[in-house]
Amino acid sequence: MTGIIGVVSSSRERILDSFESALIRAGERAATMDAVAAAADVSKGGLLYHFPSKEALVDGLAARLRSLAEVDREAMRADPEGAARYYVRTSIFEDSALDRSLVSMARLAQQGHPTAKASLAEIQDRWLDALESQLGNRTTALAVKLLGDGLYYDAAFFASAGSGRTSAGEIAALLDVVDLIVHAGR
Amino acid sequence: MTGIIGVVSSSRERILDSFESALIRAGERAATMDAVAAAADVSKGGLLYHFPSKEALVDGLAARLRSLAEVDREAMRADPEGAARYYVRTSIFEDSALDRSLVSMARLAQQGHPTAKASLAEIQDRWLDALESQLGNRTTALAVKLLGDGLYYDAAFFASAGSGRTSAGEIAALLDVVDLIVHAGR
DNA sequence: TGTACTGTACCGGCTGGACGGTTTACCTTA
DNA sequence: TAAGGTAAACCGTCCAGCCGGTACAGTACA
Repeated sequence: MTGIIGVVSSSRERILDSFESALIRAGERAATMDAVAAAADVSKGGLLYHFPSKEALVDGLAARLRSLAEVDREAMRADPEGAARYYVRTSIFEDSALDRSLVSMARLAQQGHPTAKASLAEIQDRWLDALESQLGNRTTALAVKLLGDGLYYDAAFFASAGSGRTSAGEIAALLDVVDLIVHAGR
Repeated sequence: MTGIIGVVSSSRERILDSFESALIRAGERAATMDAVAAAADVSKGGLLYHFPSKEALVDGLAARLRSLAEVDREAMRADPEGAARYYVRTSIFEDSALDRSLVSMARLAQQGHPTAKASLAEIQDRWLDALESQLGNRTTALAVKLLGDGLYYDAAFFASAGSGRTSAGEIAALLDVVDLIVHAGR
């Protein structure tokens, strides 16, 4: 099956998407090879053709995450409102491609998966460096990053548990706090 | 076996401790009934005597966490440096009893465990309320809490991955930022 | 005697992975 | 242009092993 009318998404990408979905919705334990294959509308053999092992699946996700994070850092650098506001603003889980990859990887890291841990640690460091280089202050960069991280993790944890946890109004108010921190750090 | 020289800890508590350790060190998947029993130096039958199912084990952990969190909130209210500083200061993962219970529960929540999710959500809300009631400002409370949460989650994720991630000096600097936020919010 | 276990044996269900086959797309060659 | 060939992409099934949980007979101690 190479697609009916144009190859919208390759099997490989669809498998990765399904892997992410399973991880996000129900955690690592539910993201079994069978479940991923079924969700991607591919047989188990087909899945194993593209990713010969579960570790390969994680590697595939790590590669995808790395490239998405790189794009995001570039967008952060170029954002007219500044990197700090950008980071916090985009720390609300919005189900973007990056969000999904990031949360998926976090789920794996929580299970002690070494590849996932290393992948996340690397990305976190680069984000902090990017913030620091624009804000010109390590502490300010750290404070902004932690604030965004708190927001992000809370959302990732409690997605579909408590209702919408952080409202738009609260975010706007938080961005004022960010301005305050950034201003003071200059 | 009721202890060799004095019953320092009951089997029940030791089982809960082992459950936490397994969750923290290697994630939910590694925290099997067999592994927990072995680590607690109790037979599987003995474990099932105290906790008839894995769900019961989670319930036991939730109860422990609830009481530890309550004690902590009281300490936060009474802290001479104020609740905000207290919250951020104690957000560095230090392997305290509360830290261990909290991270354990977070691991379970990440796997989509409903009891764990509900337990954490409740505790988070209470912490935020406690901060708000002392700081007198929802946004300030939220900003402080998110900053602490970011710190906490980063530590919980990358414990034993990157070296010591946040230094004492950085924490001191962050506490200045906290003062800034709290002051501005008044 | 009851409480708090130990130890062993067992079971159904699920998991990652191996493996042998099959379909599909495209490329040669006459 | 029809026949033949090849390799990538995929299917479906089987298996060893692990997991949570059951069952139960025995034991140490207060």
